[in-house]
Amino acid sequence: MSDFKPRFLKPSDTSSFLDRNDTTLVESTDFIYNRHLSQTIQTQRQRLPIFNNRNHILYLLEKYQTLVLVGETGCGKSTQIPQYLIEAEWPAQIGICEPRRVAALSLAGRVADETGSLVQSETVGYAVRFDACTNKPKIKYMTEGILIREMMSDPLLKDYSVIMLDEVHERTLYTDILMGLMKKILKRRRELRLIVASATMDARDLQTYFNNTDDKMKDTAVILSVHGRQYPVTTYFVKEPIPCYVQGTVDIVLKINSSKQAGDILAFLTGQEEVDRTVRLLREHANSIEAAGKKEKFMVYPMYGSLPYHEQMNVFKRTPDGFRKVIIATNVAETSVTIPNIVHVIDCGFVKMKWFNGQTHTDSLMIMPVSKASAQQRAGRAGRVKPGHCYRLYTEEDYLKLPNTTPPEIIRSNLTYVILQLKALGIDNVLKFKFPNPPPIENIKSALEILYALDAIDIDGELTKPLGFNMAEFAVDPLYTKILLSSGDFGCSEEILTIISMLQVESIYAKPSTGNSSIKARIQKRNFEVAEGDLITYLNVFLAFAKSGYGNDFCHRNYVNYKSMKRVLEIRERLGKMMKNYNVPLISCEGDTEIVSKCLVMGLFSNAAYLHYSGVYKTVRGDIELHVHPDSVLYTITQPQWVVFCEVIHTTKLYMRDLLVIKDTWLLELAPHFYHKTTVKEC
DNA sequence: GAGCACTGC
Repeated sequence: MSDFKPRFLKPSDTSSFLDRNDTTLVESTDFIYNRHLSQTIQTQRQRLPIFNNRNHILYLLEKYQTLVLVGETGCGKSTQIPQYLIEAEWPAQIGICEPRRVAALSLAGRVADETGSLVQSETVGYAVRFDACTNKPKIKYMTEGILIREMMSDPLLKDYSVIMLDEVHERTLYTDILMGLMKKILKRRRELRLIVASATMDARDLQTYFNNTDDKMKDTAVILSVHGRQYPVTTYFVKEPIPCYVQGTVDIVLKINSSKQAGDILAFLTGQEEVDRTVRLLREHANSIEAAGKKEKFMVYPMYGSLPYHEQMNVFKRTPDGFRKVIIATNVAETSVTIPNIVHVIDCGFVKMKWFNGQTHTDSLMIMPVSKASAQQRAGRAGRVKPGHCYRLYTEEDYLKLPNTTPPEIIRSNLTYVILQLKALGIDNVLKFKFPNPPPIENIKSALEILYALDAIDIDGELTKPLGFNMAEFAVDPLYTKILLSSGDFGCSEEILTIISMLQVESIYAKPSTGNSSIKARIQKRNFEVAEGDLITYLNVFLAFAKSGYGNDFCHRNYVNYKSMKRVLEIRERLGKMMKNYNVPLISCEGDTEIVSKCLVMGLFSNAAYLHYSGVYKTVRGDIELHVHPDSVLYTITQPQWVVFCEVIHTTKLYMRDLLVIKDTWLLELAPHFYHKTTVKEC
């Protein structure tokens, strides 16, 4: 196997890899080595590829309402266009929406440098969750959710003259919602301008989508392409499909390593288990190469989201002289983390994706083929420092069959929170909302049912006052908001605040990947476990953390993730303030776990399961077979008769996560309406 | 016995 037929990309694809890269500037989350620090900032700005298009962009924005900008990584679109607009004296604010916090922060920092101003000044600022600018900067970088929030108080975005949606090709949940909302706003505010920045080939679709059909005389949307700065990347495909991409990755790494080609290697796989397995296999080879005293030595590092922080940092460290670096990563390395000095990329051609199923109300993690856009993005990771190579573990024929773009998140997501927010923005009939890609009707129906059961909407689908409106304003899942807003009446709001905050953060427990300490970690975790289940266990962990004085040493001793706990504190304080705003008294029930559990059922009642005599759990609605997730404290102890859960994830089986032990009588006592309710009229 | 990646005043 691993018989590669080298070939260049087709002309239509090569554009992204053409130009020489001699200045590396911040573009989105990508970092940053500036070889031309000695040059003036103005000279540096003028070297960017987008500079040649400066006047054309300004002209197009005079003439058209929507500019679809196809700009490849490194062209400077996210930092330069806002500055061009300010220089051309466009009035009011320029708002730029980014899918990730780090992108908003680093872009604001870069533009502050370039304009010789401070971040959070009158010129440049940013707004992300828990960290907003108070003034109104001329150029404002923000995360997507922030702009949606702002629409709630300012539906026509009157503070802005231009909105730029960045990284649209990623098609995040909020990108799609913002596109739908912007389409509406553009019709009502003809002087407003929208820039839709995408790295890929969906430009035509975007143009068609934003063209205002009321305006039959002329187009209101226009496309402009700007080339990026990348070294050429030579792409190779396998001649025949390969049976196993883990083995395939190992083989290619060894083959590159034994060839004369220098440079670090980055391989994309779909999940932690695959990454760990590949790392193990490759380390065996690396050890035997070293033991044999051969020259081609290399070091292998894993990279994935749930890896402890100090282990993640390994991928940025220099390897000792004479060692090549090999990084085996999940999709984190595609957009969120940029690993420097990569020359060879290996792409398995697959990605793990979450899909929500509205009929069963469950999420599934599925391994799917990547899109062409993704494959291109992965390949581009090889061309940042010098000409690179991308080895695709699939045939060219299969590549051509891939979809152009990743299936938008909105068609595969739980829509409860989205619909709540749309309704708060005055979109009464969600079915008529012009999504760029409409989500499946079952998912909308399922969301409306849950919202109705939670009392957030009435039988006509209207938001209830005040509960529904309050729920739309809280930045947590509606199920949890319901619990938070009920907790005052139950007299346990302090405890609930803690539990909900703990649920906002992944990986409370540190999970070392090495054998010895991973066993210790598991033993330590037992200390906090209680028979009432995971949610009360989280409460225990937090209380112990608080008692220790919120210290790092406590976390270290108990294998609790300190960074996560600090985030919990941050979120807890924020949510606490919001509770006060809604006049929910902050009181403690002083250890009465039954009160806390009952309050949790106020939101989780629809996620109830009972232990079937066959020994597995079944959902109360629908009798779907469920299992306790191995991470749950209930996995190792006698399984209780009745539970509610926060989440179901379908991997090898349907697993319930974050469980709470309940009594069946509570369901009828606390949610009598739910198990015999009718469906909402809108469906 | 199992854990794609983001995000929200």
